[in-house]
Formats: sequence, structure tokens, C-alpha cells
Amino acid sequence: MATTNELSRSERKRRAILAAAEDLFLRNGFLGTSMDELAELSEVSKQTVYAHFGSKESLFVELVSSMTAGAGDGLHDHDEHPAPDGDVAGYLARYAADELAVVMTPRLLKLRRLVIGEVERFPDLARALYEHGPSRAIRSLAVTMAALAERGLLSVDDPIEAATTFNWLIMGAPMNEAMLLGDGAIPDAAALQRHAAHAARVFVAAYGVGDGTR
Amino acid sequence: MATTNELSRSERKRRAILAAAEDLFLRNGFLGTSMDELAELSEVSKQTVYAHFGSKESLFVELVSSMTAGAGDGLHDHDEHPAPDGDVAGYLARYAADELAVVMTPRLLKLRRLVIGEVERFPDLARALYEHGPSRAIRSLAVTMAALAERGLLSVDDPIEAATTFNWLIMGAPMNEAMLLGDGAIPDAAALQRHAAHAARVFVAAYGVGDGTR
DNA sequence: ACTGAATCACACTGGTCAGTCCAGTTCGAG
DNA sequence: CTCGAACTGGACTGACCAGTGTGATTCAGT
Repeated sequence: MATTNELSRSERKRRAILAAAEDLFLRNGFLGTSMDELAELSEVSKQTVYAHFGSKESLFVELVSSMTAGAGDGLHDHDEHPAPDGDVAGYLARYAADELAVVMTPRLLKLRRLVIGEVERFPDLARALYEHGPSRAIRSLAVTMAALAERGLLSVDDPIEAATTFNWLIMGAPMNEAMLLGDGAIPDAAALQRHAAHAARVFVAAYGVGDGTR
Repeated sequence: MATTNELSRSERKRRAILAAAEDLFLRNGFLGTSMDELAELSEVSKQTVYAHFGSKESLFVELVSSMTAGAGDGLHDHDEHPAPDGDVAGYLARYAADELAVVMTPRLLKLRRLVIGEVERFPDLARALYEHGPSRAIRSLAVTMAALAERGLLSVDDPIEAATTFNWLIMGAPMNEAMLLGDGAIPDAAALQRHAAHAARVFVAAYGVGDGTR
């Protein structure tokens, strides 16, 4: 079954092209990337690029869409253990730190910058990124919020509103700094954890049921 | 003194060029804008464009720099009346609504998208936007926070941290939605005021001194 | 070994773009 | 009115770019 090395020739070429496209588009933008450049970096002829993806636009859309779809796929098994004891702040802090660790990544931040810069040209890609990113995270978080409220651990009227508030309490500062200051401004893991803990403390002070943190 | 109509010919041309540049760059980006297009929209010859600004890059940098510098100039006289009575939440809500009204503007949002998309090519512009925008707002807000703490109206250890928290509690959601969903997703004034009030309530719950809102 | 599909190198088209050049025109200040 | 500075239109250069065409070559499955 292994043709020569696990992957068909065509598939290998295809992936090489996508890898090069990711590199170039994320670095130089849509207009700033040329197809000759791309073929060269892929170590593939330009014809092959056009055989696999019909046009520059198609390639761009396909690349960004696939990166977008798999963007927040590291965040699923949170609902497993929603605050075993009553330490809601600790649980939320861990939740926040996990999300931050996924999102505050050069690859995803570059993708976000790219898509934001191309909102006018590719509004659908931007909407897709919004749906698969923040919106998805918030919806998922809202479920957790509702569960915590049900157990009397949190006082939440509107789970979506609460989730939105928590989400941006977490993401707001680091995300917006990273957007403008570049990947060099990404806080290290320790700083992100401190930030997550602080956000959780603030949130619990507003939405907690009485104990808070102290 | 008025040469013909308040402004010298040269100055009129210059402004026409900048106006066209603002329109085109904000809409089509740096690479997506051509100098011929720009000259035509300015109703000025290409030579004149190059006489005033030496190159496409210079024009771009000058335009973005000037827009950036005057970005948050509507936010100065807040410190005038910091919560006459003890209604900190109300005061902060008004403060937040004012900031939102300035920032959530198509012109500034487009500028922000443009600059974010060009971070790699023009990192200095992005840094300048960061300094004149969020950073400036936060520093100014921190002063207010400290003043409120001094009067016993707020419990603030680290004014910068508190200001940062409040700032993104306000800006996070609407800003990031607007970045990806386009200017059509800008909430109306009423929604922004509701959001501001909510943010202020959450903030006071975490940083308030005991009364909160209810 | 054979065969058809995929890939290759490379030239080429038609178009765009930043920036320059130039000869003639407009404009405003004295 | 005069003069010089600013402006104009349009042609031009050199470079780049998306996408196509072609004929030779490689490769994988039979």
C-alpha cells in the first residue's frame, strides 16, 4: 500500500505546495506573495501548482480555510472535570491558561493578522475565522458557565454574556498586543498563567456566588 | 494673507493627495493601491504626488503616522470630574462609553486593520499605533484609577493592571468582532452604552470597595 | 518492461506598477 | 505684467506578475 513512502507523489507535492503557501502567505500577505516564488519554495514547477489549485485565490482560500478549521481543535476535553471541588477560580484559571496557550501561538497570530488585513478582499475567510475561533470558544464556554451556575458555583444570568466577558478578559490584552507588536511580544507561559489567574479572579469577583478567592 | 482661498495651491494639492491616499490605502491596503489610481483620485498629476511625497512608502508612512497621532485625541477631559458622588460604576460606564464611541469608528477600525495587516512590512507603524492607542488610553486610565483609589472609591493595588483589565473588558469584544466582521458589525450607540455599563459593573465588582452596584 | 498520468523546465502573453523624463501650462506674488 | 515655482499630461523604463503552452521527462502501478 505504501507507494514509495507512505504518500502518493501527488499528495507529497500537494503538501509541499501548501507548506510553502503557509510560509509565504503568512509572512508576506496575499498580494505580497508571487506564484513563482511559491513554486520555487515548494520545489515544484509552477504548472504543478496550477494543476493542484486552480488559481492564486483558490490556493489562498483553501489554505486559510484549512488553517482556520483546525484552529481551535486543542480545546475539547474541558467539560470533563468542571471544578471537582468548589475552586471555581482555579478551574477557570486553568481553562483560561489552556486557551491562551493554544491561541497565543505565532502561527495562529500570523493567520489572524493576515485575515484581518484581507477583510475587505476576503470577507468570508474573516467570518469563518471568527466563527471557528472566538465565537466557537465562547459558545463552548457558555455551556460550562451554565453548568457551573446550575451547580450553584456561579451566578450567571446570561451564559453567553458571561462567556463573552470571560473570554475577552482573558484574550483582550495579550491578543491585541500581539496583533500590533508582533510575535516577539507574545508573553511566555508563566506570564500567560499569571494573566489567566488574574482574569479568573476578576471574573469570579463579578460572577461568583459568595466566596470569591479571598 | 488668504492667497486665493485660505490655502496655498501647494497645500491644497497636498491635502487632496492625502485624502485620496486615506481613502485608497484604508480600502485596498498598501500593495493593493497604485500610484496612478491615487493621482487620478487626487485630481493631481503623478509628478505632483512624487513632488510632495518622495515615494509610495513615504506617503504611506506619513499618512498612517498622522492618522495614528490624532487617533485618540478626543479623550482628554475625563479627569475633570471623576465621580462627584460615589457612583464609581456610573462614572466608569460613561468613561467607557466615551472611549468606545471614539474607537469604534469605521475610519479607525480600517486603520487598525490596515496596520495589523502590514505589521511585518511596517512594524514601526504598528508600534506607533499601539503606543498612541491602547497604551496611551491605559496609561491615562491608570491615573484615574489611582485617583479613585486614593479617595477610597476603588481598591486598586496596581493601577496599570487595573486600567488594562478595564480597558479590555470594554474593548475586547467589540474591537475583535469589528476586526473580523467588518464595519457592518459595529454596534450602535445604544448597544455600546449597554456594553460599557456591563463592563463597568463587572469591574466594580472586582475592584470596588464594598458598595458595588447592588 | 510498458504505459499513462503527473511533473518538469522554460519560454511567453498581456497586463500592471513604481518611478522618471520632458515639454508645455497655470498660477500667484511682487 | 512678469517671472519663477508649481503643476500637467503623457510617454517611457525596467521590473514583476498571474496564468498558459509545449515538448521532454519521471514515476507508479500493471
